[in-house]
Amino acid sequence: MEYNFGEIEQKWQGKWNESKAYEVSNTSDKPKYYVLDMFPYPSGAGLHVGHPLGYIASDIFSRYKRLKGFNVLHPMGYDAFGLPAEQYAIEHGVHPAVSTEQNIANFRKQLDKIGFCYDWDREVLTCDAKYYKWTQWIFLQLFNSFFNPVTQKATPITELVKAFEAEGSTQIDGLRSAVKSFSAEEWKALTEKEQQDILMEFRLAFCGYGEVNWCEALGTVLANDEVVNGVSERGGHPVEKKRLRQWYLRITDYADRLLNDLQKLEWSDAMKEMQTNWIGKSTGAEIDFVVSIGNRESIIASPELATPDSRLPILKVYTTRPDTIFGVDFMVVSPEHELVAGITSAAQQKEVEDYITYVKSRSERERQAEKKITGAFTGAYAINPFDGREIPIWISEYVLAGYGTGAIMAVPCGDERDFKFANHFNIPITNIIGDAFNGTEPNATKDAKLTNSGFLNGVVLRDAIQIVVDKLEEMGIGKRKINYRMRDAAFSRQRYWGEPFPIVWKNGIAYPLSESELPLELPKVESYSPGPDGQGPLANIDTWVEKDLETNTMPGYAGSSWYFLRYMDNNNDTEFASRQATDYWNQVDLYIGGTEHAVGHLLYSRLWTKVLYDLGYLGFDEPFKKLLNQGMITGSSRFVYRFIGASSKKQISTLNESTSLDKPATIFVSVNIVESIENKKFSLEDIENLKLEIKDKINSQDNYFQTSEIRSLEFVKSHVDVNIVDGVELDKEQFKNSKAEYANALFITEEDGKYICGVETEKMSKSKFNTVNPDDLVQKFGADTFRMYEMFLGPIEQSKPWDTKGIEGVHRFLKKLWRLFYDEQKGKVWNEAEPTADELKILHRTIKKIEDDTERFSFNTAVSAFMVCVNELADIKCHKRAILEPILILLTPYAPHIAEELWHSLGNETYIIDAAFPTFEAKYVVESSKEYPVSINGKVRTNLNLPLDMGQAEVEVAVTANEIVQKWLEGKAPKKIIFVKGRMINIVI
RNA sequence: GCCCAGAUGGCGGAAUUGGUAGACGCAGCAGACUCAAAAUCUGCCGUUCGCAAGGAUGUGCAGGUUCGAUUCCUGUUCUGGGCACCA
Repeated sequence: MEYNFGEIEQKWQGKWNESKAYEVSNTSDKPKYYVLDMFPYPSGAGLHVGHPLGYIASDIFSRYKRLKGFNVLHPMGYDAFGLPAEQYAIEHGVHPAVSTEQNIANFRKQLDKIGFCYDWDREVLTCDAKYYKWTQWIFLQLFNSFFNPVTQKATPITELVKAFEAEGSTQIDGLRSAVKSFSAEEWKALTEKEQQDILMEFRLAFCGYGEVNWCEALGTVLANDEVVNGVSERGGHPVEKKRLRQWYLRITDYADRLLNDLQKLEWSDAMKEMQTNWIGKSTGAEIDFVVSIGNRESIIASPELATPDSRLPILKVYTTRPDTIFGVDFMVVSPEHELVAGITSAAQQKEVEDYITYVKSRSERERQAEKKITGAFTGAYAINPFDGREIPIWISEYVLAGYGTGAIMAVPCGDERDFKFANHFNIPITNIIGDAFNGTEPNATKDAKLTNSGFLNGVVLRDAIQIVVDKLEEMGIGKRKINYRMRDAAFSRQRYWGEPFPIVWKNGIAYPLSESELPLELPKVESYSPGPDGQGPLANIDTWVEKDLETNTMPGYAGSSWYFLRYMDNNNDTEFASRQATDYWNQVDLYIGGTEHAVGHLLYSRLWTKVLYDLGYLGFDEPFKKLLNQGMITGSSRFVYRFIGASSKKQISTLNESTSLDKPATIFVSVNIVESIENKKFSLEDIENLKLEIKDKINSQDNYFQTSEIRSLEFVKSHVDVNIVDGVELDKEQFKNSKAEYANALFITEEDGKYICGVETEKMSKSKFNTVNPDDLVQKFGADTFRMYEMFLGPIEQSKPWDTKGIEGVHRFLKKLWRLFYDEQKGKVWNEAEPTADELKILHRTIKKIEDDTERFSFNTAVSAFMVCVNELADIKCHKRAILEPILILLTPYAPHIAEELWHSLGNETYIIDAAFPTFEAKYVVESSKEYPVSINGKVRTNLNLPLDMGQAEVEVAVTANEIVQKWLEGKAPKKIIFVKGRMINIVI
């Protein structure tokens, strides 16, 4: 009887499914455990081998916890709203709901083959109206709440209205620059629109204006991903910034809680650090500088820019280093800053305008990543309030409008970027830190003593911070300020395939729908194209617009911000989930997913959970207790290099012009040759020979064109399907058959005639032709082999390139395990004999190792421990049930099908998943002696077997008596003998 | 540019707390079984010097701490992920 994995896996998957072996109840005597995967976006490309990595890990842990006696919730669903489905709809006219459904069916088929223990009755689908009814409901909670500055909690906005009616604005004075103080009477006298505008400043979901990537030619807003070098990825049309009405979530109000509560979480330090940096809390000061000159006419023309007394504009900067105020040599203002037009002098007008035009075409990312120093002088000066010095005001792309006040004071002697800027534009540098600044590189120290700093001379920088801020506050031109790098989260998209907002607009006021009107269903549309003026496709629907409904839809992360709650009670029609269910399951105990969600999804989910907690709908305020980040399985891409350097071409006269004109030569050059040219390793002669070779090849391609001259050796690199490359060697025949345009390809190969491809490690993606489909592997080796191999690849948290080659080894292991139970000739070989001490030692060592490794998510070493165990049992020909049966239970999380099959072969009637995890007993593995490594000066020279209970004195005697040690000692006495019990011995000579 | 992570044989990786570097697997080499193949089994397998015994060297690179460093510290290079409308 041989290991027929195909039959076994199909049989048990069927039985588990029929008998609902993985159904989970919301009531149980057992302790609960919630294991969650980051649910997938069901893309049209299907599952690739990267997806299951985390799912297998979570499946192993779920099964392990169940064997350990827990009631385990392990659900799965789909993040089904998103841009790709909409894009597909625009291109192919297929409704996103249809393509999404097909993709989900495909995903499910693929997932099922791997044998996961999901409770599919709890499946959630974010694009299902039954689900997004509650997404809309939560949005209404956000809309109808504000962050109470006293309690630091989300509170119904009606409370704020009551406060305004009773005492005016006292509770919120100073919180929003757009809201001036008012009394209760003044509040009551305001129109409804004026009142609602004020309330909008406090709602947790609010409407405002923001800049987007606007592509006029496509008539749509583009994601940063879709913009490449300032033009649209599709079509290469110009993209510029456009101001649009947008919904936002007021996540900045929660910044402190999101930051502080990180310490409650069992997340990696790296992950916490990324969130901390994203929130970017800094303490510093806002300082007002008077602007002295510039375009005076324009200042007079816009008097609101000027302070009443000076009639001059004020430049407000944010700095974390007010102590360096005497070292300010210039100001940098973001090019879109409101002051720029007003302060620019006539002489600088053109330069500034040109610079702003340049910046408009640049993405935020490009602006920050730019190495080249760019900027323009406005012609205006700010006045240093302490010494009256005139400070030139510049604009530069690296200062972003959205952070701080959009203006910084630059101190070149203490800041790298300021220093480079000053050098580039020849701005004189003031040294305020004495010897700590050597003139060639800036020094950001806080420990030096100030010089050239007026009343601060001799004060240590660190101490000067308080002094300066106190003084600024006293003078009324500055104040302490806590700043966050994080901005409020943009929460609307001008798209079709997302949740509609339950909002009606009347006279410029947003009115929420009532709960009874939910779900507000996404209407059918004729076309998925954008609406007029940058509005979404919903603006094209007359019936929608007539009702004054909001035409934006929610972003992808709306549905994914709370899905983990819905799994707990997914069929509830009256609540998003009952309090009884959320109280029982509580936090997700283990959340497994990629680091790519470090700041987006994980931060939004934390926010939503906190708001629901504040409003009393949940009993916990952090969603994910423990987070495990699986590394990305990267694809190993292969490249071919096509020659494009033939500049002069001569048509073969017999060919029809129109067919031959644009057809380039299809000559591919092997990577080593391309690299030799690029690294200038080729001699002139080599290059001439290569040119001749290429010319000959081109002229031999009789269907194309001939050339008389090769001017330059240039190549275009393109992806080639990894499946037609053996290692790095291209299968030339398969390559020619892969695309019509390659049919006549010719190759410049290495000396041995092989065409070698370039190799790069990248994210796995269909467009890079580097995906590997799990179905083929499951078909060929079985789900158990596939599961164990994915785990065996390396540490779960590490990203690693996929390579199918090693899968045979894991498959051999399972076959070897099988042979402990069944022999091909003899059939059943397992027996009921009593185990020996050696056999028990192997068993209990394995129990300990598997338990420890599983607990610390070291699945790769667990797999190798199974291999070691089976190798040892095979070596001593152990076929005893007493040893093998517990090993099957250990193996269940990793290879559930083969474990179940053999478990039943041994005569068991129940599922193995309902067995109890074996208990480790230390008495079987105790050792009495140890083979100590003996080092001389840190280098191991010999081994010495000594009893484990031997102490330092006895060990020293034993060691110095050793022949090899004596040889190395050369008669000298050791200076010192270091003995670590149970570890090693080191002799220092 | 900024934030985070990683780097160990031909390859994936192991070394859990500073204590024998290379477990386990792949590939390769040699052999057994077989008419043959598959499957299976046995042995070898970092580099280098040496017939061998044995020695030297070796965890991206350069330093440092230590009796002892893949592990800790400083600097540096390269690779991967993220950077706010992909999910």
